[in-house]
Amino acid sequence: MNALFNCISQYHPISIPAWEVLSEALTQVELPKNSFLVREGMVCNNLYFLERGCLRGYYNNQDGKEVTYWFGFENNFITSFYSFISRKPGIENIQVLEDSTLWGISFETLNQLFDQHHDLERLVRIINEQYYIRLEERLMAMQFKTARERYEQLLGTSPHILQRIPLGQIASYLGISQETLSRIRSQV
Amino acid sequence: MNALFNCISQYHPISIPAWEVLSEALTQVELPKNSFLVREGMVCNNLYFLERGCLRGYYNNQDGKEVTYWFGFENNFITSFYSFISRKPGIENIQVLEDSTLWGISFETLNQLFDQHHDLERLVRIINEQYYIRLEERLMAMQFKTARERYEQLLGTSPHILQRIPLGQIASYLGISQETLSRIRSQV
DNA sequence: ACTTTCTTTTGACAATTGTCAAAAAAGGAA
DNA sequence: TTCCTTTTTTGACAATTGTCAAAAGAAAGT
Repeated sequence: MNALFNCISQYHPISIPAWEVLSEALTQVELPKNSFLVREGMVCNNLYFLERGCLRGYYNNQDGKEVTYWFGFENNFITSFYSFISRKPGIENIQVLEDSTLWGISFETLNQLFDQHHDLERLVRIINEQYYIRLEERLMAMQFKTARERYEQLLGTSPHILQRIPLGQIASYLGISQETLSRIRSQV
Repeated sequence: MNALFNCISQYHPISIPAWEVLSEALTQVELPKNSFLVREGMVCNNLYFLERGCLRGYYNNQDGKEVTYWFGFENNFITSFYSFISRKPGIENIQVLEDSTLWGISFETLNQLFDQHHDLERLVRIINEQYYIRLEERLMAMQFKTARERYEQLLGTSPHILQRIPLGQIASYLGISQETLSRIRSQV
């Protein structure tokens, strides 16, 4: 739980009482490789903090292909965002790529904590904003950069991804075919 | 200001006192077509609500080309998000595409209001979340749909954009060249 | 070591999209 | 209207990326 505390503190330090109620509300979840945290069609009721391991979010498109649109690593917050926020079933699957340790809190509990501790709601607002900025950067790359540029950007910002994730999933994440990524990689 | 009140209420109804301090804190801004709300290199200190008119956010890429990455219409919240949140200069320009009426609030004032009215911070958290979901949808379209599919999706969700915005800017927004968009359009 | 399975690479070819240049069309100003 | 400017369309061609199929390589299990 230290990792979470440290992570939170980088976004917005919270009061000790707020941290106490939060840490009491968290449930530890251990999941083995290849299991699923979230399945399409269900409402995702929990927000998670990933302490150890790695995950990916993907969905199945019309052609029956898996489309990976994010990876989660240590110290990332994880949820099926659309479903968690809208309280509706989502199309997203969250798969465990390495044995993982997470800390979870339910939507209801989190919102109760927001009522009690303004602090916590501020923390979440700030975290949301930072994640929004990251998403914006990804969108800009997707909109105006070539496959090669997107790959090189990934190399620069998140080289660890390339060590830990199969090529096909990275290609999908970059919005290109596995073959194209393989060719780009051989030409660098 | 009614438009803002109605818009807010759809996200999260706030208390009357909260609305009162908020509406007192807002400054009306009128801008003519082709003027700029934000210029690259500056820190964007304000969050705006667009009551009337339309705007676009764009930046100049390495090749010196304008890259449009969003449009704002009536009842949208507008800011140079990265700059507003991080308090750093951004690369974004926000240009007025039609004579516009906006209501603005500064970063400092907004944060003071957050301290006084938990309600307002919740409202902003919720709005942020909804905007996050929209961005996620755009990213998914950009990642896995063809130019034609993205255009047709835009036709379905925001046909008004096509009436009000020059083709070149729409093409840039969709991440394709103007010529390609023109050809797609002639084939539908 | 030997299968078996999964992942990555390679080749051949097709489809999509971009670029450059010019023409056509539309919109504004005098 | 006429002129001028901006926007949109079209053509020809090139570059990028995708698809399908097969081979090569790596990892996991027995």
